[in-house]
Amino acid sequence: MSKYTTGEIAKLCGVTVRTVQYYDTRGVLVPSELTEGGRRLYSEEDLQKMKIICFLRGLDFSIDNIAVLFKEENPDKVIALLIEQQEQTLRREIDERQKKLATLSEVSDYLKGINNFSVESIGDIARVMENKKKLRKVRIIMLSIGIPLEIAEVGTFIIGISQGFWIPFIIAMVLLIIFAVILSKYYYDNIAYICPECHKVFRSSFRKIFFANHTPNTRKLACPHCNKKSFCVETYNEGVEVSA
Amino acid sequence: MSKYTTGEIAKLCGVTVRTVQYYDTRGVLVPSELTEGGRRLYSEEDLQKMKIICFLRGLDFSIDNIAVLFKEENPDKVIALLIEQQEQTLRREIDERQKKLATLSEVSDYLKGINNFSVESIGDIARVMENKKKLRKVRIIMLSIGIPLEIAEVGTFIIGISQGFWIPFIIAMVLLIIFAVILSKYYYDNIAYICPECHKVFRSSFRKIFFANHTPNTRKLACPHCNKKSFCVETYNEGVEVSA
DNA sequence: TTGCTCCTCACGTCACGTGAGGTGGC
DNA sequence: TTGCTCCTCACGTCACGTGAGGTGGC
Repeated sequence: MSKYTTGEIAKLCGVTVRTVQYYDTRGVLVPSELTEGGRRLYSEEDLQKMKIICFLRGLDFSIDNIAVLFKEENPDKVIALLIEQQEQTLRREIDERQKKLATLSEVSDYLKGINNFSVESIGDIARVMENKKKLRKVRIIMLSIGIPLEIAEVGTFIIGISQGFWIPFIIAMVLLIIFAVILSKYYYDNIAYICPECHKVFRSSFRKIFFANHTPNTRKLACPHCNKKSFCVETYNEGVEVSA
Repeated sequence: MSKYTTGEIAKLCGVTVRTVQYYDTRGVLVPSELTEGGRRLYSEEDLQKMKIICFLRGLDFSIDNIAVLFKEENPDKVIALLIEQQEQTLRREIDERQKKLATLSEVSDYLKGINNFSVESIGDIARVMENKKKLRKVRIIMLSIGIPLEIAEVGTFIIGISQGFWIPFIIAMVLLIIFAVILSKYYYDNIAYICPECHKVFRSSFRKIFFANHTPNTRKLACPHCNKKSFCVETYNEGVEVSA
C-alpha cells in the first residue's frame, strides 16, 4: 500500500501544503498515519477523500458542512439538502451581484453627465437612486392622467372638424387646462433639485423652474445655498421647503 | 451646527455602532470632534461622508479603495477606474457561481440515478465530470464517422432497388463492417467503468461490455475488484488496463 | 553533508460581530 | 440616581497565506 506525504497530496489535488495541513487541524482529513518524526502520511483512501473534499470546496461547500457529510450516517439525505442550500445561496449571490452591476452602470451613466466631479457627487447619485422609484411614480401619475386627456383633446378636435360639433372639444380643452395646472402643481410639490456644486437639496420657485433651460433629468437653476447657477439633477422631494 | 453621536450616525446609515467605530480605526471616517470624555462627535459633513461610504460599501468597494477615493486629488479618474474594476469583479463572480450552479445540477441529476449512495460516490461524480469533455469527444468522433456511413448505405440501397445496380451497396456494406469493427475497438479502448460499490475504475472484456444490459450512461457489469455486479457509469479511460 | 521537504507556532487577511468590564452624559 | 449609550480591549469569524525558526529524510 503506497503512502503519500503532505506535499504529494497537495500536488495531486492542486492545493498548497498549508491547505492539507489545515484540513488536518480542522479534522476533515486526518492522515491515517504519522512517521516517528511526526510527518503526515496519507493512504490511497485519504487521497480519494481529499479529492472529494476539493471537489466540494470547489462548489463552495464550507469545511464544516463537508465534515458533517463525512460523519453522517445517511449521507444521501444530507447531500441532497446541502446541494439545495448551496444552489439557493449561489442564486442569491448571483442576484445580489446583478443588482450591484445594474446600479454601477447607472452610476457610470450619471458620472458621464457631470463636469465638475468631486467625491460628494457620489452622495448626490446615491440620493437620486434612492428616490428613483418615488420619482418614477410621480412621473407615471403625470403621464397616466395627461395622456388620456391629450387623446380626448385630439379626438374631440377631429369631431369638431369633421362634424362641426365643437362642444366636446371645448369641454376637453377646459379640462386639459385645469388638469395641467393641477398636475404642474403636483409635480412642482414633489420635486427637488440637487446642486452639483455644494450638493445640497433645494427647491426653486415655480416660475424659475418653468422657464429654466433643461435636459430630461436636469434643469439649469441657481442654488440658493451657494448661489451658483448650474444644471441640477431632478429628484423626489423629501420635505424640503422652497428657499428662493 | 448639529453634532451626531456614534449611535445616531449608525442609525441614520443603517449600520451598527461597531461599524462606525471600525471606520474610525480604519481611518475612512474619523470624527471631526471628540468630547472631553473621549466620545466621538460627527458633523453634518461627516454624516454625508458616511452615507457615501455606505453606498460604496453596498456596491462591494473595499474600505481601502474608498479611502483612496477620498484622499485622491483627481477622484473622477479614480472612480471611473474603480467602477470598471468592480464591474469586472462582479461579472467574474457571477460567472463562477453560474458554473458552480451548473455543476451542482449535474451532480443532483447523477445522484437521482444512484441507489446505494455513500460519500465516496461523490468522488465518482467528480471523476465522471472531469472526464466528461474527453468522453464527449470520443462519442462525437464515433458519430461523425458512423452517420455518413449509414447515409451512404441507405443511399446505395435505394440505388440498388431502383436501378438494380448493387455494386455501390456492397462496397458501402463492406466499408460499414470494417469501420464498425474499428470504431468498436476505438470506443472500447477509450472507455472505462466506475464501480458504484467499491468506487474503482475498471475495464471489462469487449464481449462482456457488448452483451451487458445498459442505459445511456451505464452498463451492468461485474466489478473485477469487489466482484459485485451493478450498473456502472461509463467514463473516459485514463490508462486503466483490462483486468477481467 | 547538502538540499529539499515538512514541522509547528504565530501572526495576517477582510470587515466587521460579540462579549467583558468600565464609564460618560442626560 | 438610574438607564442608556458609548468607550476600549480582546478574541472570534472563514479558509487559508506567509514568514520564522527548526528538523526529518533521502
